Amino acid sequence: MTQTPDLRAALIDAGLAILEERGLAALTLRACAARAGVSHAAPAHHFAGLPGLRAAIAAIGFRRFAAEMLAERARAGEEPRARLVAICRGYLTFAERHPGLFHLIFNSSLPMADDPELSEAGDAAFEVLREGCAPFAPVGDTAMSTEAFVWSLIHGRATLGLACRFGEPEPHRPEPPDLAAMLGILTLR
Amino acid sequence: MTQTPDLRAALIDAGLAILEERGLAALTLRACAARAGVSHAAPAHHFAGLPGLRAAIAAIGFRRFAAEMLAERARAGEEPRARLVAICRGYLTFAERHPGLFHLIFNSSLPMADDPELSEAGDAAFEVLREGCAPFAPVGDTAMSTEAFVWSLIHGRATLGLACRFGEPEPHRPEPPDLAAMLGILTLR
DNA sequence: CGGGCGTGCTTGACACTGTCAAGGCGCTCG
DNA sequence: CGAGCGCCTTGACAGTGTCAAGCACGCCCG
Repeated sequence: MTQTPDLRAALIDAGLAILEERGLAALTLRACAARAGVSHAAPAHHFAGLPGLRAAIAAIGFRRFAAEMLAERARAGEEPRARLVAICRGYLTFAERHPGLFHLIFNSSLPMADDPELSEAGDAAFEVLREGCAPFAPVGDTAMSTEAFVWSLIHGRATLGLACRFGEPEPHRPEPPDLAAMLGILTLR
Repeated sequence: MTQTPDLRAALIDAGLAILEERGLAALTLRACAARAGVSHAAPAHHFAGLPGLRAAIAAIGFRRFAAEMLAERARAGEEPRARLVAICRGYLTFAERHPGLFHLIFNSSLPMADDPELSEAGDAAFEVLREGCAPFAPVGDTAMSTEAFVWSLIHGRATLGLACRFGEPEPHRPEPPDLAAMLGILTLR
């Protein structure tokens, strides 16, 4: 390649590739620069240091995350429970298939407040889950919000699934069908 | 201090202090060494590099984590639901009060398999939760285990609480009482 | 048409990290 | 008394993020 038309986008692409191939720890300013074929300090001119690069990549990650949930939902028909189950399946699928991105997004202490683009992407992803929960009544006796309940449940499942500490030694498919059981306790409004 | 009686323990203490004061990113071989008053390479002789030091500290963390849950349980009387709610309160309290340790334990890709001491400490902590779940029936229609459900729920709540992304702007106490609501759906066997 | 000048990237340096090799000190045991 | 070994130090190296300085190209304006 003779010239880089948009180095910023190229650096983000390089970062996404590194994240998929070698995980969050390998996501480095210099590694992105090398993969994009530029000098080691080039990324600093497009992002505010490493935190900025991570924030930019995380914003893309949130968009892909939301897209995964929406794609599952689109195949689920119109029934509210089937839609919510599909959304949660998308949540878990994304975490399993893109562990690097998932880690970056959720437990790498992103500067959400400082980056409007990032926080908007995060809100958009959350909105998918929220919308899926809307048809259901609050859970339990008090007025705990349904989305807080479902989000905690599914996020815990995804996180612990990545940490690989779920009872059994694993048949490599840690049984996603428990989704229906998990959400079976919800009742429509 | 004239001499270090047990440098290994001193290094772990230094690491715990750094973790509390400055978080997981500041937990460094050299920082621990400096805090313990020894040369920068001393930790490498007591632990297998940085992963080894983190594993040793994480093992202590798991023990404290279990102790926190047990302490709450001890104040809860004998009723099974009150005991489980107390255990979960201990889980959340630990995550809130020791975010550095919690991060180290759960999302820093610990080498669980390589370290018997570490994995035993982790199992012991899990056992507290498991025992608290034993009196309850599986949730939902299928045979999803109660502890997987409760663990996912409470771990997701703790993790998302740390990531500070729960709806409201926060009155600094993100309302732990929803615990009773969360667990209200469980039924005794 | 030409000169200033600013954006975008490079180069080079610095402090910091983990890791390793070599060495020294002191204790214990033969 | 001397040899050996455990524990720690010293020094070096590659890698990291970050910053200052500088180069080079293209644009604008006279």
